[in-house]
Amino acid sequence: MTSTDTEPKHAYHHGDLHQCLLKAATHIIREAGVEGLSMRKLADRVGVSRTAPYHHFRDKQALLCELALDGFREYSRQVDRIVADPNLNAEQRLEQFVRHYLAFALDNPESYNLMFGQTIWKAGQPSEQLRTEAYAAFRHFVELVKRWQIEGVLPMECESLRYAQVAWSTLHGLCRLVIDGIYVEASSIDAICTTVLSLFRQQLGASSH
Amino acid sequence: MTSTDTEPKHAYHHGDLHQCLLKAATHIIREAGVEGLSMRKLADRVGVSRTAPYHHFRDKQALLCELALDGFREYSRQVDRIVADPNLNAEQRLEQFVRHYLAFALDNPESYNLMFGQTIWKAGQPSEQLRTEAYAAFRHFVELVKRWQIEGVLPMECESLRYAQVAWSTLHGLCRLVIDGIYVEASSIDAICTTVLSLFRQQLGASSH
DNA sequence: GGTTTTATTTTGACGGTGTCAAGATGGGGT
DNA sequence: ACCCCATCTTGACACCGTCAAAATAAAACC
Repeated sequence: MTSTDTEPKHAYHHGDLHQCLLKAATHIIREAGVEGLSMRKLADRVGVSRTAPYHHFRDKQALLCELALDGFREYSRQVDRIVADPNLNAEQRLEQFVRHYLAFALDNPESYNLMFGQTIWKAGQPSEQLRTEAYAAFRHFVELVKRWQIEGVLPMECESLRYAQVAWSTLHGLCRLVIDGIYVEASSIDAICTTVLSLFRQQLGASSH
Repeated sequence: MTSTDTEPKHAYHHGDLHQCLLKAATHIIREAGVEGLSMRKLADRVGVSRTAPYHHFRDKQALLCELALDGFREYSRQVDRIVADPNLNAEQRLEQFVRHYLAFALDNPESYNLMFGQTIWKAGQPSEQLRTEAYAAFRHFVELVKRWQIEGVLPMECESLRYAQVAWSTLHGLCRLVIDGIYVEASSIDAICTTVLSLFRQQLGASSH
């Protein structure tokens, strides 16, 4: 409505502070982790007063929710790229999904924390939008599982939803262990992914007499 | 040396503040979660000044480490009870382990968070003692896996360590998803455990032609 | 028993946090 | 030119973790 040219929205005093804050927050988190992000430092970084951000985000949680939302959008984009790749067969798509899930989490651990960590989900409740996006990501995974079952690369005997819950648990748990530095070193994730895939496809005990 | 009677240790002004602080901290966490625990409130609760705890714990992290240590000790006790139970065969022990792992995490989510969460492992580094205890718990699990493999309830084809890493990932991820309220509801964990066990034992695709 | 040493605790302070209430500011619509 | 209202700032409050130095009390020694 009020836009003059390429400006996406209102540009009163600053010029789309909202987006600018999100961008700065991303930078700070990339440099110092989520723990290193404070509303005051964020405001400082952008060059506004400490409480200016509160006119664009109800509170810190709301800001983090939007960052998590960005994470989910990037995640979806990456998954879509794999699913839509015509050069891959079912088995390869499954493998690529597993390896990319790990890679995504390990490449952007802070983003992954926001998307699936307690910071947002446990204490403060996630925004409706975030909840929707996150649930959509899982539903999409259930659909993928269903397709993989039909295509014969995952066992048919298990209900897709159940299987998806268990498989996601495995992937999520592995990411958490690696990111947090418990029990699993980052150097062995490639080999572990292979084992995970064998487990998923039920091909571990194939040679039993 | 200096003990007079049943007093476990020095009882200068207060009488073993160290232990008293740990106890109070446990209570606070049980009531308000780890986020609800502050050194100042803790001191208040016990009736000492704000900085008194700092003569018994280097900092807040050190206190949390000891709490996590308590958690590991309780965990080990529960696992030992299952492993030592003479009424259970190998298969039952495996099932009991899985179900008790979940139950332990869901019954004491705050303790589980301390034991395996980022609070201690990511940012602040865990105490040497905690690292040792945590690693011992995992090594014990690897031994259990090895035994289950020999006893024929887990597939032999996978190296015990690898298998243990993947299996622990599944259990840990499932706990995280349930505790944090993402994707998996607490009401369905019984059924999910069953699926997890089938997956672990590679009995999902048993009926393939 | 009196004195010194040592362990324990307190008071005060510093810099940091999230966020609320009230006032200043300045561009857009009339 | 005016007013309105979105935007931003200033000030304040209640927390937080933790350090330095002083105060206190118990233990150890002569």
